Amino acid sequence: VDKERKWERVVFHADMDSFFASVEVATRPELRGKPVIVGGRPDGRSVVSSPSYEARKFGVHSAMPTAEAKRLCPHGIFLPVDGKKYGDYSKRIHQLLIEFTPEVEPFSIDEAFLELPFSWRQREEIRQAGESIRGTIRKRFNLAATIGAGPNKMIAKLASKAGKPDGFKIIPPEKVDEFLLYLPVGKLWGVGERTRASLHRLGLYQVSDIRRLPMERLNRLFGSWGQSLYNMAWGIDDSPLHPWYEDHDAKSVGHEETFGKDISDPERILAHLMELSERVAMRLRRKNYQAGLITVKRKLPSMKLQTRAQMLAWPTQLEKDIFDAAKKALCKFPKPYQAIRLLGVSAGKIVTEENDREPLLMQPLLEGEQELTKTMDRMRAKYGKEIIHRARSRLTDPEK
DNA sequence: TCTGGGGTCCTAGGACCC
DNA sequence: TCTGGGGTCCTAGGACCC
Repeated sequence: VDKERKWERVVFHADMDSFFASVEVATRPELRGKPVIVGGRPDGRSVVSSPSYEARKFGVHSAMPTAEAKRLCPHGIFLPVDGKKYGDYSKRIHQLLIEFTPEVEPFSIDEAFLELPFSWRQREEIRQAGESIRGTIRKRFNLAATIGAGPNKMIAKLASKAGKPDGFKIIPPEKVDEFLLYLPVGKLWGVGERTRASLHRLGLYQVSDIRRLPMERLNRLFGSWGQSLYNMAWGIDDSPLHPWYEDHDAKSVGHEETFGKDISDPERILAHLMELSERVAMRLRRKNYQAGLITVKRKLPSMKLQTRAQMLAWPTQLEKDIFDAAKKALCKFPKPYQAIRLLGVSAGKIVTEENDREPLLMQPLLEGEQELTKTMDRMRAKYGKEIIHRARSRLTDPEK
């Protein structure tokens, strides 16, 4: 029989199972078997980041408001998000994957793609490689990972989703069609709620329905997205692996904060703006990035999101410059100091080299800020991040 | 006391230039 | 003597992902 659609590439997608919750269980064994819910406070304006599988049984899922999770699972163990801890685990897990093959693309805090050497194409080699990776992750970190294997990244990612939890699913080239045809369109990469709804309106519910449409029709309906839909429906994905050693720079760096209660006092809004500017600036300096554009985001009590941007005279990594630009951007909003539930500051147009810092607008560079910032950074390195702040940022909370 | 925080990419409309 | 056209950049908003 002709099963000769051969493996041309072997791609793995490794995806940690309820990563944040599992890390908490791994560091606190008494939590094992309990409904752990990592996210914001259950009494605050927040959502679930990562529920353990025990919590999922109650209907809790990520992105659900924590207040709702509390109703569904009143005895759940609610833990705050410990980003640093998960980041450390993530780095060590990515390191471990690199021990298997250098062709690793860290894709998110809890996911990575791997491309196996071309010679490893036998069914048994693929199976052993996957089980070996899963076993090592379990042994070294006491964490469960699911691996999906396929002839390209898209199929590997769909396979890991289908294999969850704690599984290993291989979709060989000759099984791709069988796997894709009855897949609901909403499972495809990049098809969220809105796109799924428009696909449904067109009578397209499963991948096989998309296949019935010619590429031109999809292009007309969805623009450049149509091409991706067409390719995904037919299992086509030529996107290469972007290995870790070709590390790429971020395009933007931002922070945002949702307040426990809406705020409208101008002094407090500016204080939060300064605090967010400080945090953005510190991260820029740690990576030695310079930003040329500052964007301020706010969310009104109605949940409406708005953004305003301000170009900088020169790319900068100084909080004074970032705050000044953020304040200018803020003042572009209608009623800049009306009540808001969220405020965010983001730095974009990032450059990395000193010699890219050509003037963007005509404006004098502030003397003294460089020296002041260096001194503040030295103090923070010696005594900790909280040792010194801009006075303005201390007014965020009347208590402070 | 429903609806986070960190990102990326795409698009439509307007400004601006030649 | 009604109001070109093409290209590019910027802005704001929105969809999506984990």
